[in-house]
Amino acid sequence: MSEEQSTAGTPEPGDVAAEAVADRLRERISRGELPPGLPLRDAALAAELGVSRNTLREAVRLLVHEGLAVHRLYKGAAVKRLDVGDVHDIYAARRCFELRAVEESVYASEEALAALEERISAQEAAARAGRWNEVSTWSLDFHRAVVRLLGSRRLDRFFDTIVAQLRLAFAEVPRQPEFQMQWVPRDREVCDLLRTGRRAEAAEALRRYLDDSERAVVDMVRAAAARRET
Amino acid sequence: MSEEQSTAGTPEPGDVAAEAVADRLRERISRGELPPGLPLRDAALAAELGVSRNTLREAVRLLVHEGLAVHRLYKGAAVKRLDVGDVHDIYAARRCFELRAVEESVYASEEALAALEERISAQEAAARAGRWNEVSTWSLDFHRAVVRLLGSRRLDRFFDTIVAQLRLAFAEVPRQPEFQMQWVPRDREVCDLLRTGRRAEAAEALRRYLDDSERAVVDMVRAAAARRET
DNA sequence: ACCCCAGGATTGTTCATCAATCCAGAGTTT
DNA sequence: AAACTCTGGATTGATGAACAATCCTGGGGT
Repeated sequence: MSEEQSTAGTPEPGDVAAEAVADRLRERISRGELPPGLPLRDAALAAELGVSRNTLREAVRLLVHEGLAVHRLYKGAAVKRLDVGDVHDIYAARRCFELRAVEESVYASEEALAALEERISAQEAAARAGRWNEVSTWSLDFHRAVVRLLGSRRLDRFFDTIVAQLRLAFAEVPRQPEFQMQWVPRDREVCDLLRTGRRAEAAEALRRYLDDSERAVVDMVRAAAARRET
Repeated sequence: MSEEQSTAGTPEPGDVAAEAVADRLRERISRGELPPGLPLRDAALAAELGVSRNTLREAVRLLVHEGLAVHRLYKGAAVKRLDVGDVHDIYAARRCFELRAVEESVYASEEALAALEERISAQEAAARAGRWNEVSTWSLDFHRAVVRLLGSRRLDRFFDTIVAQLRLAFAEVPRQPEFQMQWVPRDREVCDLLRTGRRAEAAEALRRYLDDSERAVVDMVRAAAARRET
């Protein structure tokens, strides 16, 4: 009855309500609009999104399945809060995907490589313009394009869930432009090595990138936990 | 009306109905009890499993999310039927996981390697005893143990969904003991090379295994499609 | 300060209902 | 007889209301 669901007016032909709702919630979580730890009260959310409680609960269950929310019996769901173990786990998965993709990039098509360059250019442009959240989005998009070199839809979709979970770490700390800044040339380096066919060097650069990035994200998670203590 | 739901009496403390139902359906699909292509009519299934239509629909949506079922608007869900493209996709993912796991096995713990041997022994024992479906189960379990070397829960869970999808191919063709037979020594070879630390050779053996296995599964899918034509 | 517990709030699940869509089969046309 | 159309039942997609189980907060008693 609320007039809110006008936004829901994306008919998404062939799509069903629960998945459309899941998409919208996923989007909000990724933006940090629904921060980690926030309880997802179904009555309230259902009203807000203009769907029934049943439909909303289906959507939330999908998010739990994807690792974006956690669920405890009779306590409901809440946006997932990453711990250090999760970060290690996530980066183990990233190494598996991305390093393999780089090593196997011999079979990569010309368009696939062009897609890499495109994302790096966009990232650099956003950095020059000072649009920092766009920077991290393009960076993650670059890494998705890397994984796409492997040529498996299933891997791509799984990597999407990994990326979404990674964003949970960013959602807990205040935005720091100079922090985003440092990764731009690192992505560029990997991209150039890849495009010139120097696979071993690209893999090595990417490995260093992932190691450093993992440390940074662990620090973010620790900082968020410390902040929560106080 | 049926007294069937007595089987549902696994309270699974802390678990919720939808996920318990999803587990049971997943199990049935993997056994081939619900063969590929079978429509999942919610009213009927809900009655059979002793849950409400709503709960069943949530469970089915999870299966769709996992790739075990497909969904078309106003036509409901049906058990997924693999095509050749799916098989290639699945094996691309397997190569990514398993080959990387073998290459990184330097960091593997002693127990993890012991787990490999355990599964191969069980597989061989089952083969000698002529329990053929057990053979394929132990084989897949061996490959799961390989992936576990990477040390990422998330990867393990994703690989589980890949394995479940792979079983869809087996569910469509009649059981052929001599077919299962041929893979036993191949798994053994990979296991021994791994345990003696010859990683490069293990990777090569595994690569050949995956290539041959992929061809075999593609043939199975093609045969199933041909059989359906007639 | 500590314990107890009552009752409201939230969750988990079911049920009944309704519109939209599909589908098989009866009837019609050629 | 083959092709076409239409209709009534079945199924799906989604909703809202119900109810038991559990949680949680805050008041009362010690």
